[in-house]
Amino acid sequence: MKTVHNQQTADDWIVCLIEWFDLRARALPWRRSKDPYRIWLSEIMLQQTQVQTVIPYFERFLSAFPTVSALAEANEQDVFKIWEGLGYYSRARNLLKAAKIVHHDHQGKLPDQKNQLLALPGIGPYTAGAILSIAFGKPVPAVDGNVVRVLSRITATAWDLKNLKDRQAVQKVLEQKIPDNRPGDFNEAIMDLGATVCLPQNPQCHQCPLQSSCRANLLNQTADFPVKSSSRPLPVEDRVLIIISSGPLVHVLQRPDTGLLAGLYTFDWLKQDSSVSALNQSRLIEMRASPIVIGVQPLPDLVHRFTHLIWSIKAHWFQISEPNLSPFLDHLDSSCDVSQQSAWVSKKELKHLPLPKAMHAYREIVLDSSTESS
DNA sequence: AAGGCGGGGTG
DNA sequence: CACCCAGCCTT
Repeated sequence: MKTVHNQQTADDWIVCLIEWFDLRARALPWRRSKDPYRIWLSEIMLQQTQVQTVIPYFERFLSAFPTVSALAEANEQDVFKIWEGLGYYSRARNLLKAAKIVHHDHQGKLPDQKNQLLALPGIGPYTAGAILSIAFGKPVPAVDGNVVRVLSRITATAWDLKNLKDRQAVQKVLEQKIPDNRPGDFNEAIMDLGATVCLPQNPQCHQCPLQSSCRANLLNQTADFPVKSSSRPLPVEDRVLIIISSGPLVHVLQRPDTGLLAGLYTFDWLKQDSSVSALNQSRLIEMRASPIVIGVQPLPDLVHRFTHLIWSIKAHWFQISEPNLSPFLDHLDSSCDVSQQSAWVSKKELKHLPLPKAMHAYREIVLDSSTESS
C-alpha cells in the first residue's frame, strides 16, 4: 500500500537517529545516572545555557547539595553563590523553592506525573518532558530549540523557535513518533544532533545520519528552516558605577528580589534621573568635594550585554575616611539608603557575596588592591 | 502574545 | 556585530 510505504519511509530517520546516538552520544556528567534529582538539576541549568558552560556548575552544585533534601535545607544566598555567573538567577531561586516543596510534600522524591512536575516552579513543558522521559522512561517529548530546528529541517516546515504554537506543533508530531522503549534516548538524540551536527548556522549535513531523509537537506534549503523572526535593536543604558570604600570596608547593595539580577549584589550607582551627562559630571564633582573623600580614581569602562538591554558602564572608585554615605545620598540611586539592602563589607565578605558577571572585573580590582593603611 | 530574564560560543 | 543556546514566568 502506498500510504503504508510512505509512512514507513517517513519515519526511517528515527531508527537512524537512535543508531547514531548509540555510537555518538556525548559523555555528559548528568548521563552517568538516572537519579531524577540530577536529571532535574541538569535540565534547569541547561535552560538557555550551553552544555560546556553548565558542566562545572553541575559538578559544583551537586557536591554542595547532593540530594533534594540537602538542597531543601540550604539558604538562598548559598545557592546563589554556587549559581554565581551562570545567569538567569530566578532558576536558582525557583529550584530552591521547588526542592522545599518536593522535600515536604513528596517525601523528597521528584514526582513522576506531568501535572505535578509542571506545578513546581521553574519546570515548564520542556523540562517536564525531559524529566519524564530521561529519569522515568515515559514517552513524553522534550521540545527545546534544538528539537524545533531539527524537526523543522527534517520535515521542511517553517516553524519559528520563538513561537509557542510552533513548539506545540512539534510536540504533537513527536508524541506520535517517540518510541516507547527508549523515550529518553530519543529526546537526547535529537538534542545531541542539534547541538553537534544540525547546527543553527552551517549545519554539517555531510556527517548527518538523517541526510537522506531530511527534506530541507534534499531540497538544499537547510538555511530556510527554521524561520527566524526579526529582532529589535537592544536599548543601551548609560550607567555610572560608584565603588565606595573606607579602609578595609567596601559598600555594596543587594538588588530587589524581583527584576534584573534579583537578589544579587552590586556596588552603588550614580543617580540618573536624566540622560544628560553634564549632570553626571556635576554630581561627581559635588561628591568629590566632600571633606571625607580621600581620593577618587577612575576605573575601566565596561559594556555589558544582556539579552534585552545593554549596560554601558563608567566607573569611579571613591576612598573615604569613614564608612558614612550621607554626603553622597543626594547623588546615589535612592534604593540604597535604607534597610539591609545596603551594607559595608570586608574584602573577605565581598568575596563570598554573589555578584553578577557585570561586576566581576570591578570586584577583582577591589580585591587586588593592597589595603592601604593610611 | 509579548517581553523580561544572564552569560557565553560562534561565524 | 548577529544569532541562539537542553526555557520559564509574568503581564
